[in-house]
Amino acid sequence: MKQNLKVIGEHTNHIFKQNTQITQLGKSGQIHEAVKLFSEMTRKNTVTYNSMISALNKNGKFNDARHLFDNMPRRNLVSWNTMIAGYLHSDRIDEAYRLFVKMPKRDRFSWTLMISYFTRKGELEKARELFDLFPHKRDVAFWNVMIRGYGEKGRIVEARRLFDEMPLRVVVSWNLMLSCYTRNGEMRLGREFFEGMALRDVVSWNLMVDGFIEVGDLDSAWEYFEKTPYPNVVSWVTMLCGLARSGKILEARRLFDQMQNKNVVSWNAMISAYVKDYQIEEAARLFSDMANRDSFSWTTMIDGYVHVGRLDKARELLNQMPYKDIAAQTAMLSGYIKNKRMDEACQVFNEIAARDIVCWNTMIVGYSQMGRMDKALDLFKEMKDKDLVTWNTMIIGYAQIGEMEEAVKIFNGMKIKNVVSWNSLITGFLQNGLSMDALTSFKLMVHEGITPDHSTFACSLSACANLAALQVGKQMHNKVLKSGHLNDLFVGNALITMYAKCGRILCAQLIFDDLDEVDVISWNSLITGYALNGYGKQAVQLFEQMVSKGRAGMLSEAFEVVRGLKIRANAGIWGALLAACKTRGNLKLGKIAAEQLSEFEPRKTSNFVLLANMQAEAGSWDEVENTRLSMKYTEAEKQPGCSWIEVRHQLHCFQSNMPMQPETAEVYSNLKTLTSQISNLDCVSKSSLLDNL
DNA sequence: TATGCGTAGT
Repeated sequence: MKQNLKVIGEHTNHIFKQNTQITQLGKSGQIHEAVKLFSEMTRKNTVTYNSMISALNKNGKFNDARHLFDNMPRRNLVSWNTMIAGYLHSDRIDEAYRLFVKMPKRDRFSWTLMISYFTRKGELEKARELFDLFPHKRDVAFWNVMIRGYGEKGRIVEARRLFDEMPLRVVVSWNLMLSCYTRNGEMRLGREFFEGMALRDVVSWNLMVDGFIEVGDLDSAWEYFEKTPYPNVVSWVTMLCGLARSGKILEARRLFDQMQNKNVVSWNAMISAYVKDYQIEEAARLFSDMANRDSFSWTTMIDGYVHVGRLDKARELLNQMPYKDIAAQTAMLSGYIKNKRMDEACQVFNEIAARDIVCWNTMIVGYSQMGRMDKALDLFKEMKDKDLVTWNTMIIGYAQIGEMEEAVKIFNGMKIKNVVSWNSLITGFLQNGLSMDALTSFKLMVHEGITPDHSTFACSLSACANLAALQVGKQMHNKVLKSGHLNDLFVGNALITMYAKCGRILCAQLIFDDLDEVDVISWNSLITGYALNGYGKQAVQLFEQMVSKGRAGMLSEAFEVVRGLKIRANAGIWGALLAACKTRGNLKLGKIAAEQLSEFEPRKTSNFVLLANMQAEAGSWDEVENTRLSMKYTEAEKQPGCSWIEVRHQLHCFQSNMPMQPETAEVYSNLKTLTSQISNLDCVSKSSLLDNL
């Protein structure tokens, strides 16, 4: 009898050990080893099955997990919960919920699992529904999970309402409420709440420090950090990261050196600070000094090498990494893809045991951005669980290589579409010169009840511009006004272009004037608009206005405008640029402007003088000499302004200070009449425009 | 409460 008990005890002990091993193997991504062990086990208990299900779930093998779940001899509560967790992890909410409903008994864990899943996904209404349905007394964890959910969605008011309703609050509840404020940049309210907190611990202080860092108020962060009664390692790391993020890497290092109890995270944070500052050698030094590295340390270094373009070094590290986790592998993968080294990317991709959906998508995006839709399609077909990103990427990929039929096929194959799917289709039509189809899609989209976003409007307005479809464009403008996207730069710029291309340059000007901020594209659109509508003079004036604005860097942006200008830049534009370069002392751009200008006005002395002066101010005396020489060489001299016109096959030349000719008086008189007519026209269209708005 | 990676549309 004793002997038998001993044997049973040993068996139990053995099974227990093997079960634990399965769990461990599953966690470290060694799923094949786990399966092997499982199939070799002669005695299994319910925990064995549960461990195996969990291991399969953790490695993305949800169907195998379900199969095992359906065929296991006896299921307990943990089996159900494990399977539900797997479904939730793979976003199969419906199946998870079906199991949740079907399970014979639910414990607190099952409920919290479902509720916290919904709060994490930001689907708070569903979470709230379950929360309200919970049949027993809700413990404090339920409330906390809801508050966290509201906080993460920025719904502070609802979080606060729930917080105020709570029958019992522990310090975690107080901190969660505080984090709603600090995580959403509401530091004024946060501070107020913090002052009134009934329960406070070091976490509360850390949250305040982190919150201030997040809004860029480093002084207040430092103040709270110094005031923290018993700072822990998190306090130090938070402050260290704050300093690093504001580029104060020396101060961060000083803090790091002062730390008494450094842990892995402190080291990782410091390494990450160096990596973000492109100081890869210093990061490597710290990395090699570390006693205990974790997967964060490895990933940070691998990513660091990727970002300085040393892919081979990154790969070397990945090979050395003891337990490769998905983050490190993904860093390597995206490094290869960004450098278009697809063969090596493929290799890494194949090495990843627990490939998640993003890994697949990353590969597909890589191929599609290279125009390799054949390869993208292979992966797309191979993929079991596709999400919206997968489908949308395929649409975009086909559109970019001009295969709109394929793009439409993919689009039509989608069961669920979101606004990005529609935008991708509309953009595709637009890019392939099918503006009419773009507008039709817009109508369909609205008809199907999808709310257009700023991107939809920007694209569809471009389509209107291409078609010079003023009426549709106006209707869309109206929709933009109602949608609240008017102040979006992309939409604003598209509106400017639309009105300009439809010949309503004054409307374009009004849109431009109303924008809160403008960028190069806005200027470009407006200037091009004036030029297209025959207002050359205004275009040049506007351009001068643009280069004379205060902002540093505007000068190079102005050059970008000229380069991107749909019309060929003329002497006026280059002259304005040259003058602006002189004012700002930008010799480099000045030379380019002068060079261009010499093509239009090879003999205009003032251009040469301006350039020579700039060179002199910069102390480049050799260049001054060269400019003077080339001025002589081209015999630059003051040339009178001159203009030609062809009338009935005869060329007429007008020159300023030209002696009176018989027609001259008549010409001037006609010109005066025309000018006044044009300015009257301007007034008319402006006032009728105002009436319309 | 702190550290690492990655996917779609202008």
